[in-house]
Amino acid sequence: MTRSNYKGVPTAAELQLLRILWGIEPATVREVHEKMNEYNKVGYTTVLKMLQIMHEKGLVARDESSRAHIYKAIYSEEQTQSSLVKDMLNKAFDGSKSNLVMRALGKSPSAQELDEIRALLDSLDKDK
Amino acid sequence: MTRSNYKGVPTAAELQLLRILWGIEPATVREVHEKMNEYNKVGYTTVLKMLQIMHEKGLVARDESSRAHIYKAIYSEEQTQSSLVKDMLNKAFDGSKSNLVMRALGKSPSAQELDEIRALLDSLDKDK
DNA sequence: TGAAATATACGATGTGTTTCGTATATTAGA
DNA sequence: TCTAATATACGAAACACATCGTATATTTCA
Repeated sequence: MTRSNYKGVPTAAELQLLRILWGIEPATVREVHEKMNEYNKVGYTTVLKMLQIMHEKGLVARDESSRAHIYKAIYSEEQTQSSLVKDMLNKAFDGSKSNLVMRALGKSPSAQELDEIRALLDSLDKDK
Repeated sequence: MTRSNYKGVPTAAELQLLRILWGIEPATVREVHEKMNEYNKVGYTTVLKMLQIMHEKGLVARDESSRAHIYKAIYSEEQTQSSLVKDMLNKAFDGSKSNLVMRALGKSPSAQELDEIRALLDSLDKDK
């Protein structure tokens, strides 16, 4: 199977690996696998295979110059989060950002959360 | 296959059907299929099968008292959106709502979006 | 009343995801 | 040096998702 023209957002398992990678990259399969097993027991070759597929999909870069290949994410956590949100916005919110924010906050957001978001809105205003 | 202990969020195709259902429910397979084909050409039995599976999963209710079964969503659009957001919050944002809001707004939200969200924050304050 | 229309049930296929075992190559150390 | 450790590659299994064809039952109406 070729995956050179893959588009789309990372799957759940891929995202779990990416989050580990963002924390420790650049990293070998061994390092990712060790970190992975702190949260989720899974075999070494599973992590290897996933990273290989993610490489085929263009989700991670691979340095093959030493025997143990060294991986890093191609897209930052921020970029990936943006892609995921945009995808959800289209699929479930008809593109309405304020509706998404409403669902994210729910019925009883904490005062801290409200403060953080107000600060965010203010900083966006200042940009103009 | 039984799906009585299914948990989790609807898939992309399921969500598309749910969005149609929320608009016209209660509805027969025929009605859902017709609406579906305004957006996405897909066979009648595909829609039927999907609704059957969604019924097994507990995503839709089915009235079988007439020959043409009548379907409606079990969870409202609001409830489903909340589930989806919570799922994404856990999988990609470490639970941080303000980070999610930040990614949703992106670099250049419109003035209208900002206004809507400010109004939302104000209304949440008033509840206290 | 019998053929056409319309309904559900069921099985099957193609694809993608997630998992791992085995084969094989390379490196390191006793 | 030669065995143990460690690496990647590859294939395949188990599963879920998405799609549809065919079988069969029921209803409608000319």
